[in-house]
Amino acid sequence: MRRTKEESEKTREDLLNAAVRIFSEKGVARSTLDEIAKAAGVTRGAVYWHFENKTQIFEALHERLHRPFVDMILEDLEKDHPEPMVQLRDLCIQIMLDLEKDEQRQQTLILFFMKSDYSGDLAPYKDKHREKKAESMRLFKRYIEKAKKAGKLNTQADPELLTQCISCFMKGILFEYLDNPEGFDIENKAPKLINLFFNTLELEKN
Amino acid sequence: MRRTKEESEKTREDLLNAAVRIFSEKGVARSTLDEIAKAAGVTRGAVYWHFENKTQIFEALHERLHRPFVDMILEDLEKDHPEPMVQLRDLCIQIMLDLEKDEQRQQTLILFFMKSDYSGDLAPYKDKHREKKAESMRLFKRYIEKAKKAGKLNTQADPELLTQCISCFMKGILFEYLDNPEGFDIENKAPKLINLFFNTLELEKN
DNA sequence: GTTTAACCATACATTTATGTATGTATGATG
DNA sequence: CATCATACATACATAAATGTATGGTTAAAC
Repeated sequence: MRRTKEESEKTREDLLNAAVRIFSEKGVARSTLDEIAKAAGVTRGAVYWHFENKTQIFEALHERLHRPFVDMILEDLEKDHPEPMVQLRDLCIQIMLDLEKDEQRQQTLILFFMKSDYSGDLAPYKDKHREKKAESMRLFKRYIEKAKKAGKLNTQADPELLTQCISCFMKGILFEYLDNPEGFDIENKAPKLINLFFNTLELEKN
Repeated sequence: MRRTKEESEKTREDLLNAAVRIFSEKGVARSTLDEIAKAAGVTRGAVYWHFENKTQIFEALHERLHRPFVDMILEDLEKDHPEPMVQLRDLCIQIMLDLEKDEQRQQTLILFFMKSDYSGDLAPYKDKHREKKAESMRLFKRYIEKAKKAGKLNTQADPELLTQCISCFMKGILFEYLDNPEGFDIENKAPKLINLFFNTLELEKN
C-alpha cells in the first residue's frame, strides 16, 4: 500500500523512535530488525527500504543525539555572560534537568554509553563518535578559557585539566542517573551535586 | 584426552581469562562461545563442561571483579587513619593507579560498564549487580561518616550526598579512562583530578 | 589391573536473524 | 488515465550460533 511522502517520513521517524527504545533496552546486538519493525507497526520490508541495515539506523540515531546538543552549547556560548563559570555551572544543571523530561534522549544516551559494543559493523563508528565527543569537550573548554581571560580564574589554573574534571563529573552523574533513573532523584540531586562541585573551581580564584 | 585436576582448573581459568578479553572487546552478545573456546586453546566442549552457558561465564566474571575490590576497602577501613577524608582520597588515587597495571581488571570493568546489555538471559543479573555496587557505595560512605564523627567535616555536611558526589566523580574518571586508555594519562591526571576534587570537600570543614 | 568417570572433542539438529528477491497496491506524474 | 516508481509486505535462501548427544582418552579409585 503505497503511502504519501509525509506518511513515509513518519514511518522513518517511527522506526528511529522504535529503534532507540529497543536498542537502549536490549543493546544493539540483541535487537532484531523484526522487533524494531513491529514496534514501529511495520515489517522488515519497511526497515530495509529506509535503511541499509541495522548499522545505518545506529548511525542515524547518533546524529539525532549529538547535533542538538552541540547547537545548544554554541547558542549559549554566544551570550556574553559576566561570569563564565557560573554560566557553565548553570548550563550543566540545565542539561541534567532537561534530560529528566526527555525520555528519548535518556534512552539514546543509554544506548551509546552503555549498550554499544562498537564491534563488528559498528567498529568504524567508535573513532567517529569519539571525535564528536571531543568536539563538545572543546566547547566546554571555551567557557573556562573565557573565564580565565576575564580574570575570573587563578592564573595557574589549567583549562585542559578543569575541562576534563568537569567532563568526568558530569559523565559520572549521567551514568549514575541512567543506570537507575527511578532511584536517582536528579531534579533534586543534580543541582546540589553540581553546585557542590563548582565550589571547588571557585577556590581557584584565590 | 582426560586431564589432571590441576590441568582442568587451568582450562577453567583460561576460559575465564579468554572470556574477559572477548567480552570486553565485542560485548557479551556478539561474543561466541566458539571464539572464547578457541582463544583459550580448547573447543566448545570444554566450555559446556565447565559452564552451563554464556550467562554463567558472565556471572563468574562479576564475582572475580567485585570480591577483591570489597576486600581491599574493608581492609583499608580497618586502619585507624587520623584523617578519614585524606585516607579516602588516597584510596581513590590508589584505585586508579592500580588499575593502570591490571589489564584484566580494566577489561572486566569495560565489560560490565560499557558492554553489558543486561537483557535476555542477563536481565536477572542487573539488579543483583546493582546491589553489589550499592554495597561498595556503603563502604565509601563509612569513610565520610568516620570523618564527620571525628569532627573533620562540617556538621551540616550530608554524608549521603558526599558519597554520591565522590562516586559520580570516580565513575566519570573511570569511564573517560576506559573509553580511551591510551589517550588518558591516568598516572598523571588521576591524582591531579582527585586532589582538585577533594579540595571541595575540605571546604566543608569551615 | 580393571573399572569408572572426569575431561574434553566431534558431530549433528535446531533455532534465529539476516539479506535478498519478489509480489503488490497505490500515490504521483505526464 | 495510463504507467511508473514508491513504499512497503511476504517468502525464501543462507549463515551462524546454540544446545545436546555421543565418542574417545586417560587420570584416578578400588
